Amino acid sequence: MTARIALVADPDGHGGRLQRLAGDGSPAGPPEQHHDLAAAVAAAEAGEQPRWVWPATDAVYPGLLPQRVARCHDLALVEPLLLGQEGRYGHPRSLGAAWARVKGLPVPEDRPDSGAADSHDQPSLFRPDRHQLPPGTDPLRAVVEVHADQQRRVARLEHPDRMRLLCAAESAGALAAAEMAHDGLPWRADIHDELLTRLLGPRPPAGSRPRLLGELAAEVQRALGGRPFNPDSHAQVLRAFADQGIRLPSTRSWVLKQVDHPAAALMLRYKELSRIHTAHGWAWQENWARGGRFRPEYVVGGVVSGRWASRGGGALQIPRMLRGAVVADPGWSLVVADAAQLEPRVLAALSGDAGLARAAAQGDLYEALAAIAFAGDRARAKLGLLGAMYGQTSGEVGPLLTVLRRRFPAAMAYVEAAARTGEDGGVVRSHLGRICPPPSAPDPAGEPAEAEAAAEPDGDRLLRAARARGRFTRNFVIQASAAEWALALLAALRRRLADIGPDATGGRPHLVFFQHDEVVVHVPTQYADLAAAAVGAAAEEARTLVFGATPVRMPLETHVVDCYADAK
DNA sequence: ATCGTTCGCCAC
DNA sequence: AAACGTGGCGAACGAT
Repeated sequence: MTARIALVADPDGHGGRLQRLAGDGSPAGPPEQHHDLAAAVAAAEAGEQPRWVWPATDAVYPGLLPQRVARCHDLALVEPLLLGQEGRYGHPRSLGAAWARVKGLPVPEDRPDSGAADSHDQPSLFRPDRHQLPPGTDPLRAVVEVHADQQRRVARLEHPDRMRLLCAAESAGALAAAEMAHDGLPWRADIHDELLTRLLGPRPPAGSRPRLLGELAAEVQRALGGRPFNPDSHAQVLRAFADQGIRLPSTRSWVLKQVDHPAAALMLRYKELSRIHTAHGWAWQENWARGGRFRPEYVVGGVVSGRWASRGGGALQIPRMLRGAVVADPGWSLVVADAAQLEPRVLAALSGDAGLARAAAQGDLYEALAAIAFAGDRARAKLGLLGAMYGQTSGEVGPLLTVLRRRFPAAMAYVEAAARTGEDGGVVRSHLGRICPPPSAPDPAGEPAEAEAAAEPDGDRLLRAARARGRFTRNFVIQASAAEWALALLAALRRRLADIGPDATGGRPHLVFFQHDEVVVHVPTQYADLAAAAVGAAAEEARTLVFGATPVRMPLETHVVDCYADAK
């Protein structure tokens, strides 16, 4: 078993304390004070490569980088997983909160920025304890005891091995997230600028509208009678169309697409370009992509399903139109790999449906599905299966579901059972044991707008809410289990990449992007094929680790490219 | 002025 | 005419 070492960083400076742990989590030695924590960590990494047990990766690890560690146990990420299993979803997760629960003390609420690195704008004596521990509590002792408590709680679960895997994967994800934030995604400002200039016109003074955008706005106004209005204002756009006798329910693009008037197409183009300008234009570049790297902050476990969220810069929404700016450094390449039809494959593995598994044993699941049940019509096969996973009922999906129910009864029963559990107010869990939020949790999913709800009879509102909840739980079991596979892939890949290189200049492949079912590795070109092979091996490892023996394949589409835009 | 909400688009 | 799941984000706009 991998050795474990508890670690806390000193609030200021570079020091910290370590303590070796026995297999049951009890101390296996005295606390050790180190003045150079990164050096102490480096020494252990050069040798036994322990699993570091620490309060929160996003608080500790950035201070250690560029020194990397192989594995960790992130107490603040594991705690919510266990709380969910214990019917205490959403309870505070900080070290101090976990300690308080162990000791029977009042439990402190999480701070909004808990986990994030402390600002050093005031002396440590006057800052509240960053771990939320009571005054005078030894944080190292708290780490040791909370960790031992978590180990005991894992052992009590129905599937402790699955939860151990989930905790390890979640923690490894936190390491990868911190490393990616540290390294950044290669971003060529000059190419970004060219793309923007071609689409919008030359860069305008800050705060004013680019030339082509302004011209487009003027064209829309002319097409709608010539009266000036702000195309960014929904209300004014609706009024301008109404003045031409066109009453629109909203300014959504799918609405505009069905309007037979020249102004509609212009408006659509304006909205498209305006979004590029406001969300990913020059201001974005200055804020987020300086020095040739885009440095977003990933929020591990930030989505209830276990997917990552991001904070700042919209890391998980880089428009396809701008991916040409993501270019490998000279002498380097990008390995871009994304899972093909991950979620239906996960459904096949989860449900054990023989027919769907047969389709998922193929390279193109939808093609195989179409051959089995839809007379070769791939589009309808895809539509139907996506509808089944998202809970869609409207439109042409209904008859497709009937076919799916007949041909893939186990798969359909699986998602429909999850939906029923949700509609009845229950909770569902992912394959490894992540629990979905209970209906009473703050920020409930799918609640209709207040005004709308108020105008609706209670019965209808409750029914609508129950159905929304059913769609949520139906999708949760798949999305959350898919996220587990992706996390396991990320962890395995990260470990495999560490064995490649370095080249003559010390360059090694490293992860630079992760988005739900897709990874990007930046790699010295001489190692690109090795890195690509590592991605494939990691995917296979993840499949076996998470789902065990299953005929379902989870293949990746892998491309070695210079530029992200060339990967699809 | 500042804050919170709504709309609507981006990604998967 | 969006009852298809998860999010982030920015402009407009109304409330304070």
